[in-house]
Amino acid sequence: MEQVQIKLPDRSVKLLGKGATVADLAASISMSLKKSAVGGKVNDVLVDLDTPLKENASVQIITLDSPEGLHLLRHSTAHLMAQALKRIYGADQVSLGVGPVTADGFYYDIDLPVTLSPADLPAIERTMLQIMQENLVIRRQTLPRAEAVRLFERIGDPLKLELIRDLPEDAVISVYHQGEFTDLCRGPHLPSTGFIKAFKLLSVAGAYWRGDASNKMLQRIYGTAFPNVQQLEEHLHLLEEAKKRDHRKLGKELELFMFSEEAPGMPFYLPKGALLRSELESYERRLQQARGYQEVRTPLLMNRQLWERSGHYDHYRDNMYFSEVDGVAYALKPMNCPGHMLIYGNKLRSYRDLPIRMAENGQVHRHELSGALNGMLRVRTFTQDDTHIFCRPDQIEAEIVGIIELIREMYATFGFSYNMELSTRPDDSMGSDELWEQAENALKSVLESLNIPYRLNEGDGAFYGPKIDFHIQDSLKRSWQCATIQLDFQFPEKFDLTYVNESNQKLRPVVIHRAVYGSIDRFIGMITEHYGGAFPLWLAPTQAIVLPIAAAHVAYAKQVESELQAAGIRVELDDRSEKIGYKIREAQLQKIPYMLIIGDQEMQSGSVSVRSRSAGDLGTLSLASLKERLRTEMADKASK
RNA sequence: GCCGUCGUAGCUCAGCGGUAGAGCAACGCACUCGUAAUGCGUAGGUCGGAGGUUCGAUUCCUCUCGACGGCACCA
Repeated sequence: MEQVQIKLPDRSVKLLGKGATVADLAASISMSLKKSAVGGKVNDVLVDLDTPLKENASVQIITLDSPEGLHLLRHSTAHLMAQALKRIYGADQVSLGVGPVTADGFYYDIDLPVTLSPADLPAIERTMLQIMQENLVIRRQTLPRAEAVRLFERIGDPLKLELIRDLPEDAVISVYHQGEFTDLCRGPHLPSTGFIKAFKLLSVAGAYWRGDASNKMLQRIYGTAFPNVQQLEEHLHLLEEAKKRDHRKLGKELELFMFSEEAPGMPFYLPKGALLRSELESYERRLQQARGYQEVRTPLLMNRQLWERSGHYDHYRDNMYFSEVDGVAYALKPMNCPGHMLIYGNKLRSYRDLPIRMAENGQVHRHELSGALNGMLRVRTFTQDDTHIFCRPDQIEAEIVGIIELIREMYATFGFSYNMELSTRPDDSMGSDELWEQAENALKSVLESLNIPYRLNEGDGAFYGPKIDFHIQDSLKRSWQCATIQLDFQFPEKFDLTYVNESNQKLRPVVIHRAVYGSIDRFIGMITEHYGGAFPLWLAPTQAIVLPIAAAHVAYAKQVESELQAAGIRVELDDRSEKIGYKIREAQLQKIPYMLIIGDQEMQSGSVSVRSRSAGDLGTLSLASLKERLRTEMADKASK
């Protein structure tokens, strides 16, 4: 019999009869592998376990505990759910869209006359469980296009027919069968439904067919699956933990900010949130002063003509707020740039003045769709730490390098890791091809000269220029776009900005837009979740709280409070007649970094007993050494 | 904007055709206390808003506002 050579990941080679399957290969390696194998990877392509090995190849056996195995598991669980839906609601009622695997689960988009609610999920899960126990064999079948069309016409699934119609002419069309259920699918899948051990349906949502808002809205069911119940429980626990860190919940509990029906999507800062925010602002302000930035301030409301001139009216109108006063049309600024252009144009500029680094923490208004709003992370008014650098073309690189260094320093303070993306010209943009190419090349060359790895985001730039974005990974491993560096040759043209060079010629400056926090409001939402509300000392709205044990200690406690206040520490006093355990509990829940407990001993020795929110009882410190400790910790922002 | 879910005391939630209830917080009193909840008492709500059905609506229906989960959007 003819044989094939199979190379295994450990570089050993197995000889198998031609036509032996991946399962046979697993069995030839070991009994345990035979049992745990769920699929294979042939020359790096994921395949079913019963795939025959027809020629020499390198093959890896896939088990459930690998990322590929998990992928198979979730993919098959999506099918399991689809089958359950057809059983419950009738095969002719359920039309299946797509059912892919996501980062931590799966979903299936379906068209169904009845609307599903979360209350329906347990019943679907029960039917899934049943099919799982039936341990139906999952079988792949490839078939010619015409036959596939006939099959899904018979099944009566218009969505699948549409998918088939759009497959390339030469595509191999495959379907998977399990029991009475058949689904169009590229695969691969688990050998049988019995391999599924632990799954959970999480939510239902609407989703446009093929992601296009002009298409019908389908119902999407999200779920997840794991190799075993324990891992599933862990994952569900993680979701619970993430909920506890939700900035909307923490913002309420810690009294940082609030929202009101009177201004949807527009945050109100409570005293503690305002403090946090001003700490963030002054931190950046200090760094910028050291780098030659100048702070300015521009109006929120400006004549509509300005926005027509800047191009915002053409390109950004749908997101802007308008107003009319005395028959004059005004617009609330959605960006700070035009205001800064006016300031630049306010006087004659010499080449000696450049670069001019014009900074403003400018509040902008953007009308976001109601469904897009999300706490502080997506709002309708926010403040950008916005800077426009006006420079000569030969200064571009150095300026961008300077900005990248600033961003790196600031992000290191928060312990964020990030990756960078370069976004190029979008469809709806202004300016000539030459200028765009020049701008895109300039950004590319800086990234390359600094040896920075980046992802290319074609067509995702601003309408006036390409940009480099920084995407932060927070402690929950979610990604946020914050810092941005945008190169712009358009606004200088639009606003006829010039500088005079050494030979008395008027030349165009280049504008670099940049933000580090991006939206300060969003940044606050992010760090609230990143720190779980336990802000480092320099950011903590209340840094220390004085807790007298009994009424007799209140006078001394007040003295401690005012001394710390005088030393520039944000301190509170809890002089209610409550037990010390109660006061500590409250302070702990408010995540106040230091609790200063005062009783007879402390009063006599002129000291405080220090309790840290994270490390517990730190013992007794003199007031002087406490102040020193706090000062040191505040100065070293990066520490906890 | 679209699909779905939800809006009841400051907060977290129960009630769901016969005009509202708990815990915590608040306030008062007592306790004067040593590292995550002392006890007792008091007060607090046009049940998001507007219509409608009904003898009667917090409860059912319609519209509307807002929030949440997604989709689409994200200059």
